[in-house]
Amino acid sequence: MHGRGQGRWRRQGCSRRTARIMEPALLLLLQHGPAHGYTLLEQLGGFGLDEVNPSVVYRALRDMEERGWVTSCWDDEESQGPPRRVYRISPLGDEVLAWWTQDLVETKRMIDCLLTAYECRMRQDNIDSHKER
Amino acid sequence: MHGRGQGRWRRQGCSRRTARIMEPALLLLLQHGPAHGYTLLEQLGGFGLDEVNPSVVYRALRDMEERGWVTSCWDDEESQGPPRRVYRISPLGDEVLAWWTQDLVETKRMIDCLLTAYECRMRQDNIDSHKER
DNA sequence: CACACTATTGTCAATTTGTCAATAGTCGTT
DNA sequence: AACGACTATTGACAAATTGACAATAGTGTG
Repeated sequence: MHGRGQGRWRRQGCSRRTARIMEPALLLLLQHGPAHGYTLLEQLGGFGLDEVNPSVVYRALRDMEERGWVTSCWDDEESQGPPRRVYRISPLGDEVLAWWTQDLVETKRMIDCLLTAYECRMRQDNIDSHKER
Repeated sequence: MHGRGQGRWRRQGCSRRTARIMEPALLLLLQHGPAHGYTLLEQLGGFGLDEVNPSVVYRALRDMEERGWVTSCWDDEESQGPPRRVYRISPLGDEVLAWWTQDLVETKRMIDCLLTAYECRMRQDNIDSHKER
């Protein structure tokens, strides 16, 4: 039994959706201006990405830096807590965001395609069950 | 360097999107009527899911069967090739599809949220660069 | 100094994915 | 009847990805 799946779609739920959305969301937030990881973490909620594990966000930021989408340096100004890293979007990051936006448009198109087909099916089923009586 | 990412968004591209779309797409296709894996594989292209590896589709079908979303049995009628498995959607599968549809609506909302913010930013940038002159 | 809060990093098992090969039946050709 | 082309499905594995939790570290409060 199990070994794969078994309630996966309930427990994990939106993991893959998150992955697909979080990085463009971070880039978009950074396009608004430089920011700390912690701030970004909080702002993600605005895109419906609440309850993301901090590790996941920080890891994403570091990965994006490795890929050259963002740059970072330690913040000079001190504030309550340890030194904070400031992230900035790079020109490459701008490009990636533009590309990614297109990708999201494409994804949206696919979803619309599915939803339309589903609603169409439901309507048909209603008509059919009406005829049966 | 690398170890993670490094061109990931180019090479793999839409893997996570695929995962998020393929299973509901399969369920939807099966709601239309029983079908063979091979047929479904071809029909997925209609939802923009061309170039999905056959293994991936067959594996998804088997997983869905394990979870009870679909049932399968060998086809009686012979056709050019080895015996084929016929998949049928189960009542549970109907429910899952309904739930998943809601999930897709939610995903779409998040994407819209992002795209709106992005377009808004682009418009603003245009205005700004216009003022500069 | 103990504690709560802000911030960031490191690690690891478990899951998921893509890929490639293996199996297997049918049909047409040589 | 051996061969290759096409239809179908399955198996197995390395690599990538994820979530969860612990570790580190500075600052302010009582």
